[in-house]
Amino acid sequence: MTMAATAHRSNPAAEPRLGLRERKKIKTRMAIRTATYRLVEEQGYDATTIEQIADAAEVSPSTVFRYFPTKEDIVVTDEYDPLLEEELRARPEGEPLVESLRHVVHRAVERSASGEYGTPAEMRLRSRLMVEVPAVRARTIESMASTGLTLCQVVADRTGRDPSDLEVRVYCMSVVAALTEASRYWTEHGQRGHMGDYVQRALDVLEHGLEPRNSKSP
Amino acid sequence: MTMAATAHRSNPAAEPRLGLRERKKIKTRMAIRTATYRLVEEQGYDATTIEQIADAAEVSPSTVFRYFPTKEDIVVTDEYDPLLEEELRARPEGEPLVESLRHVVHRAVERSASGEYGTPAEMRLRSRLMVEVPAVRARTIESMASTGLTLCQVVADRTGRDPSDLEVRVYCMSVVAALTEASRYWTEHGQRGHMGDYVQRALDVLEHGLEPRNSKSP
DNA sequence: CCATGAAATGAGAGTAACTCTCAAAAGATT
DNA sequence: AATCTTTTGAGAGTTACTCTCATTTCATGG
Repeated sequence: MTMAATAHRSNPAAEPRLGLRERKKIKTRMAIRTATYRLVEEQGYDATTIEQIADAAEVSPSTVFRYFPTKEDIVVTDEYDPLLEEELRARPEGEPLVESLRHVVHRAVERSASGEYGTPAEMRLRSRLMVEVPAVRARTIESMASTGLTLCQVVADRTGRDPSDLEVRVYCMSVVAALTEASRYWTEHGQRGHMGDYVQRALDVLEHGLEPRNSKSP
Repeated sequence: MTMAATAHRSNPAAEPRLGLRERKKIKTRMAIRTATYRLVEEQGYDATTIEQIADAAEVSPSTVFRYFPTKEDIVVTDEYDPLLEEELRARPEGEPLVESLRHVVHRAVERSASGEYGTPAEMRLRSRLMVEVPAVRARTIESMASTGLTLCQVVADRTGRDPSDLEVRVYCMSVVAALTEASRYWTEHGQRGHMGDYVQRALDVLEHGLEPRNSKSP
């Protein structure tokens, strides 16, 4: 919302658009996240307390909770749904839905891998936590559901249906489930190979169902 | 697992198969659940504490936690995955997967509506909580994911694939997502009509995708 | 540059969901 | 009836999270 991404591209003096306050908030947010990733890497998720995180980020526990409603959110939260929506809407009118999804998701995966959203190590840890820690996993799925609702909007506009239509909802949620499963699969297999490939295969299943073809594994 | 269902059908003396201990455990479990449903109905989920539940069920808080690992589990937990698996496997060999699912899910919905798993009022409350209370919702999805894994086994056997195959996983998880969404839709619309109908429509979407047909809503 | 207002922070007290431990109670067994 | 095993209750402890209020820190208009 506050377009944090623009901040780190500017030379120090040229863009004092954001007041000191806003800049500090962004810094604090990052400090909390960074501290969390470091501590969790060292000690594990459950063993890391909010107090430790607060100490490491040099803020008070109160402040941690002001920035993130729950401990899980420190790891899970992202704010890229608007971006996804924007890119989806930018796809050509006539293009089949699945095709659009392929493109958009492909780009999202690329950006994620390129370190735009955090260091690669952090992203990997994040993925692992989303699979391994029940609380984080649960929060992730909630977050994905909200992404699904965003998707509903776009799909509804495209197909001329109502966004609250059962069919639209089911379709979008199955898309989200497919993507989630692809990511999970990738993580469960040591995060080897490109996640994008798994995503494409997942979308294949959505498109064509489960064809009883070859019976091989990864 | 302990086939609780058989207990209440037997006349008192004829089937003392289960020792007093087992019978008591079943009773305690039910007492906790019943108390929870009653209190939650009256006060809401968040306002109901474990202590209150323990009091109402006439056990200690410790005992509540022994029976249910989390508060959400009191509401969410069921043990019908094995039943689902069994019924799925009982379907004829050649039958298309989606068709089998239709039958099995249809029967499950019927049984659920007939009060076999709890009073109708309890079932309705349960559904509402699974939609409305974030924590319960999250736990529900986790539980659905484990149902998805069960489904994977069956699907894998049917299609001659590996149960950990990405395609199988994606397919099963999208099935589960579709069913979840149908249930959610039903609840969000005041639980009017038969949930079975929504489920069938959800499976239609899985089978045929989102056809840009009519643009009407419920 | 300072005074005033607004927003962010920190400190502290409080709640409730869990966890662990240990001793007492109750059912099972011989 | 005596012993062994399982279940239970009591209590203390941890931690995520909430609320309140005083203090600090930034923004702003004069």
